[in-house]
Amino acid sequence: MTDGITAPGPIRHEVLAAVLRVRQGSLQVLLWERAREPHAHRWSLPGGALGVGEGVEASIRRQLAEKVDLGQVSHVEQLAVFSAPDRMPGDRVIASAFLCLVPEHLDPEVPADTGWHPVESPPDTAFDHGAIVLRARDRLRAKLSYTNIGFALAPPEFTISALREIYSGALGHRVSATNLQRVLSRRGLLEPTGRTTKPGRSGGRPAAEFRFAQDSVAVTDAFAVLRPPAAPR
Amino acid sequence: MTDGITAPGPIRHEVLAAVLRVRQGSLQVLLWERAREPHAHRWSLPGGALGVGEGVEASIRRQLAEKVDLGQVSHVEQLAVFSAPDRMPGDRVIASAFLCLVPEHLDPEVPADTGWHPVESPPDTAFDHGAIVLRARDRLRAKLSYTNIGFALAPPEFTISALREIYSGALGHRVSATNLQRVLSRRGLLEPTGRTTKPGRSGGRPAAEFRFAQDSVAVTDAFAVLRPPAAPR
DNA sequence: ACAAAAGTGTTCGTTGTACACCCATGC
DNA sequence: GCATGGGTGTACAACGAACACTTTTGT
Repeated sequence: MTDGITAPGPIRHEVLAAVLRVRQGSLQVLLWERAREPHAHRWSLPGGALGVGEGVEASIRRQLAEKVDLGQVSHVEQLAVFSAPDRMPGDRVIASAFLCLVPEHLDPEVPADTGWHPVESPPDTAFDHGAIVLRARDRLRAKLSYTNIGFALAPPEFTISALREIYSGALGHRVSATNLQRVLSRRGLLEPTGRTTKPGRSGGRPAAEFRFAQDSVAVTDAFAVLRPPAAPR
Repeated sequence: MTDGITAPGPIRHEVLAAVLRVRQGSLQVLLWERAREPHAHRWSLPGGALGVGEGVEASIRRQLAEKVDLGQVSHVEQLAVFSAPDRMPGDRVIASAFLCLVPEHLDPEVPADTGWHPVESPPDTAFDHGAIVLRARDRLRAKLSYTNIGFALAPPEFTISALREIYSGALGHRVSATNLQRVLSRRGLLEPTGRTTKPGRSGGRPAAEFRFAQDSVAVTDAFAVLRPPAAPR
């Protein structure tokens, strides 16, 4: 059982991040072009080997800090372990994959060989990284619906139509500003800053500015069904 | 093997399973009493070292088959990676944790030093295994609400009140048979077998028998909110 | 006849969507 | 004034919870 753990071969452990952001209404992922074999010139996720005294989340945060300023990553969460024996040629490598988010207003410096690519039509990906990106995308989409995770994609302050653009890009379909407003307000996720933004040259009513009430992820709509019976009163 | 203090060797990888079932309306987890140090006499999750040519899911299935007949495990899913450097004394060990379910009608043979314990009041647990059990419990509870995962806890055929007992035990609160029926039927998860069960000695109307329409896990209630706009017709 | 258990019908509140309408600004 | 974009009000349908009521059995 847990006694007698032996690792007969050199199993290595790496951490990988699917770093997502929304720009111009489209969901993008940060990819890095491999220079060397295997899979040279294919695009892969940022990450690397796990350090000895390091937990997986600390490791991915550290490794991202070497490319993206850590403060610019607004959310980090475990996605899954990818462990197929043949997922990489050569040595056995197990990957802990993460979903990371960058807010829309930030533009972290990234090395020359890395760039942002649309999640819906990514370039040739290395190893199983394409599957990881899809998992990240699906996880984000699901969580937009029942958590406040939108805060991690949005700038600190925003108008509803700017937020609509972000949600729309992340979800991959049109979102109504009216209903987005209502849903998020009803759940108490939004609070007005009190200020408004000036309309553009084409006129229009000035838009009210909002911010997210909380800046850490929380489940806002647990148990749609089969919830505990109401307390008698 | 070398369970004592050793020089910082290679990072090892283990797989652990929180195997859950419902019995007599209470959610139970399979735990094993450690014979040796560290954490002797504390209770730990079944699992063990990852084999060389083995993916993590294959590994946990194999290791469970050594204790529980594999056919009796009705569902296996990844929970998370536990990787805190000090999660176990001695060597560095990273754990991939799984949620596994056993249906109510099966009673797999387990070794003498393992047993089923109530999730709500578990005995002293070893290492971080207590936290893993809680994660498993929460994941199960959440998924009961938006997937058909109940099939993995229920026998192949059942009455609504038997199913109510199972859901109630797993969720930890009273569930109304009326509404459970309605919710699961509306989603198309239940189909009648056509047969009924005889009432007990105290009388009562015979209960109709049902089965789950699908025996693999599927999301049945995706996107409570922010769903794509209705297709025009 | 009565109790017990199962199942159905109905009401209610809440939620989310759709859509019409009003508001504030630039030109 | 009028176009434009922002915001609110309202109608509607779907869903789930609660509960009353009916159905079918055993004693």
